[in-house]
Amino acid sequence: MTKPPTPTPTRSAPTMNDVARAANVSKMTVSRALRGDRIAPETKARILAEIDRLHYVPHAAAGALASRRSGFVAVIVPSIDNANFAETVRGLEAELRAAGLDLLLGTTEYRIGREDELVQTMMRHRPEGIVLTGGVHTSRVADRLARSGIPVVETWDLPATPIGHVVGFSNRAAGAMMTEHLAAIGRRRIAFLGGASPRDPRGEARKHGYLEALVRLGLGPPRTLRYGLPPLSMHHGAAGLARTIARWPDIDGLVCASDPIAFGAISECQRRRIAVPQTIAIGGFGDFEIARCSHPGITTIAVEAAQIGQRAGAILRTVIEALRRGEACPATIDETSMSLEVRGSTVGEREGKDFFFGKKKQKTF
Amino acid sequence: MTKPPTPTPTRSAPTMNDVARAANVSKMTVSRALRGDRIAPETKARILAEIDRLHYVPHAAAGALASRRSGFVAVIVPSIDNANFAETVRGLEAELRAAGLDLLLGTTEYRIGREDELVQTMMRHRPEGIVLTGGVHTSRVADRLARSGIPVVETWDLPATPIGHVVGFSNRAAGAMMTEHLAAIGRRRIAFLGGASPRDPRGEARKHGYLEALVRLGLGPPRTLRYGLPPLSMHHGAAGLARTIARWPDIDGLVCASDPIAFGAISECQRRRIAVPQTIAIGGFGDFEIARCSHPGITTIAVEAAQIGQRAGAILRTVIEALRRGEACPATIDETSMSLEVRGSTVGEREGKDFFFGKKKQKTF
DNA sequence: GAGGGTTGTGTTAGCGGTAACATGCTCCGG
DNA sequence: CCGGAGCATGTTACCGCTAACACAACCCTC
Repeated sequence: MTKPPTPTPTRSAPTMNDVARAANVSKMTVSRALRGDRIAPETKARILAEIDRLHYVPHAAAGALASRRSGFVAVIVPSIDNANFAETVRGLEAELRAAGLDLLLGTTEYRIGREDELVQTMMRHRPEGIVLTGGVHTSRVADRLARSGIPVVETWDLPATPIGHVVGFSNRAAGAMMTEHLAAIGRRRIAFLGGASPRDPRGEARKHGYLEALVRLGLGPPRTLRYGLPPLSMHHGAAGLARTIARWPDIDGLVCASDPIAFGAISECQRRRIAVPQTIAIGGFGDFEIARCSHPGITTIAVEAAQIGQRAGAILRTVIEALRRGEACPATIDETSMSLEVRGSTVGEREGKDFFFGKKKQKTF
Repeated sequence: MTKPPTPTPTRSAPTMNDVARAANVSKMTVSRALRGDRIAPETKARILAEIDRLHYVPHAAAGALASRRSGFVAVIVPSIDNANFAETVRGLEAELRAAGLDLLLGTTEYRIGREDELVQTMMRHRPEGIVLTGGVHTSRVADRLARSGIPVVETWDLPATPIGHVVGFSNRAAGAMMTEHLAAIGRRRIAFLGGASPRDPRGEARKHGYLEALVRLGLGPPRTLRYGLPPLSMHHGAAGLARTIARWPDIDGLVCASDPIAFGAISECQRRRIAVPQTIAIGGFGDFEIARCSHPGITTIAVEAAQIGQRAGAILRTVIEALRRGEACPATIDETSMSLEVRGSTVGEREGKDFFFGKKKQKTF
C-alpha cells in the first residue's frame, strides 16, 4: 500500500490554498479578497464565508516574507511600569493598530547596552519603523539604524542631533520651569532630587535645567547629590529627602525629577513633621495621577504623554506609506507642549482643600 | 543591452545566501552556524566573521515560515499601566527572552471583546504560546484557542474551568482575607470599594470574597455600591469613599479592590479630617509601591506579580519544547502565594512611624 | 579491510503568502 | 463590428529560510 498523500491529517491550520479550493477560486483571489483589492462582490462574499467556515487565519510571516512588509513597528521604552511611558505606548498602539501595524515592545529597564541588544533582536523582524525613547543612544545603535534605512522616531526629548524624526520636548526647560516657579514663590535655597545617573538622560537633563536656572536667578551653589539608580521612585524620594536635608538642613524648595520621587519626599516630610509647602515647597514632573490625588496635590510639569505616542504613530504611518510608494520624507521635529500645574505642594492654602500638616484648623465636616 | 542581473543595487539587507557566498559555504551551513548545530569550529568562525562584516541580520519571518516556529509568545493584559501587570510582564519577558522567544504584547484596556480581537490579530503571527490575564473569556476566545492547539496559560486567578495551564491565586480568598483582618481588629461595619464591573472579573472576585466573609463573620448586610469603570484608580477611591460615606456614614472599615483605590480613599479621608485608621481602617490589594511609601502605609495583600510572569514563562518554555519534540504536556495548576501586609492604614501606632491624622502626639524628632 | 557509525557539508523541496504580468471577458465609441 | 480600455481572475516566480535526506570522508571495531 502506498502512503496517502496527506501523511498525518493532524488538522493543521488551513492555508489560503484550502480556502481557495473551497471557494473555487485561485489563491490570489483569496489574497485580494482579504486585502481589499478590486474583486467581484459575490466572489468576495463566497470567499469570506469559506474563511469563516474554515476558521482560516492568515499567516503573517508568510505575508511579510512575500510582500517585504512586516507590519511591525518596534518601540523601545526604559520601562513599562511608568505611567508616562505606558500612556505613550497606549497612544502609539491606538494609532498604529488603526493602520494595521503591530507593536513590538521592548524595555531597557534603564540599562545601557540593553537598547543595543533590543534593536538587534528586533531587527530580525524587519520592523517598518522604530520608536525610541530619548535622544541618547550608543553609536552602534545609531549605526544599525542608519544602515537599515528604517524610519526612526525619537521621543520624550529634543535631541541635539536627531537620528530621524522627533516628538518630544525639552527636559531641560522642564527642570528650569519648575525651578523658576519655586523662585517665583520666594524660595531661595532650592535643591534637586534625581537625575543623578547617566542611565536616565532625561532626568539628567531636568537637573541641568535646574542648574542653569539657579545660575540665571543668582540662587547660589547647586544642592544636588548622587543617589539611587533608575528607575528612581517613591522610596528614593523619601530616602533622598532625608539625605538632602542632612546635608543642607536649611532648604526651602525641592525640585524632583519625577512625581513619584516628589511624593516620596513629601511623605518623608510628613513623617518628620516638616510642613509642605510652608517649610519646603516641593515640585515634581510628569503629572502622574498621584500628583493630582495625593494630599497635598503635587505641583508638577504636565506633558502630553499619550499625544507623544499618538503623534509618533501618525508620523510613522505617513512615512511608512510614503516609503511603500517609494517616496522619501523629510525629518520632522514635533515639539510637544508642557505646562506647569500648580498644586498644594508648592502653594498651600487653596480654598476648601488647604492642608497644613501637623498644625491645625480642625475644620469640622 | 541586456539588463544587469541585479536590476537595482539598492543595497537591500544581505541575506543568508550572501553570507554563504562570502564564506564559501552553502546556505545551510550558515543556518547551522547560527543555530548551534554541529559544525566545524573554523568554518563557524569564518561564517560569523562574514556575518559581522556584512552586518547580516537573520530574517525572522522567513525562518518562522520555514521552521513553523514563530518564536513568539502572545501576552494579553488588561492594562500596561498597572504596576502589578507590568511586573508580571517583566518576569515573563525575562524568562522568555532567555529562551529566545519574543513577546507579543496586547492590552484590552479592560474592554470586553477587545481580548477576542487581540487573540485573532495575534493568531496571525502563530504564537507558540499565549498568556492570558484572568480566567474569564468569551466563548469565541476559548474556541479559537482550543482549535489552534496553542498552549495557554491563564494568570492572576484560579479559573473554575481552566483553558490550559494556570498560574495564579484566588482573588476571592484575597478579598476575604482583608475583610477578616478588619474584623479581627474589631471593625464591624465594613464596606467594599471597587469590583463593581464585570469588566474587571478579578476585582469582582475580591468583592465576592468580601461578601462571603461578611456572612461567615455575621457582620450584617454588605456595604457596596456601583461606581466607576475600570481601570479604577486613585480618584475613584476618593470619590468612591465620599459616596460610600454619604450612604453609610457609620462605617469603620473599608476594603478596597486595589491599593491605588485605597490610597485615593485615604487621601479623601485626610481631606475630610477623618482619622485613618482610628475612625476608618482601610485595606487595599496588590502591595503597590504606594502602599509602602505613603503615609500612613497601606495594609494590603501582597501577591508575587513578577513570579507569576516568571513561572508562566517557565511553563511555556517547557511545554513549547515538549511540543516541538512532539510530546504532550499535562495541564499545570500553579497556585502562587499571597500574604497580608499589615500597615498603618488599619493598625496605627507602630513604633517610630505612627501617624494620627489631625490629632496629636506631636512627637518631637 | 569490510561493515557500521559519526561527522561535516551540500542538495532539494518546500513553508504560505504576494508582485507582476498574463488572460479572457465585457463594454464602449466611431 | 473592430480596437482598445477596464475589469475580474489566473499563472508564474519568487520572498529568505529550514527540514529532511544525501553523501563523502573519516573513525572505529573486530
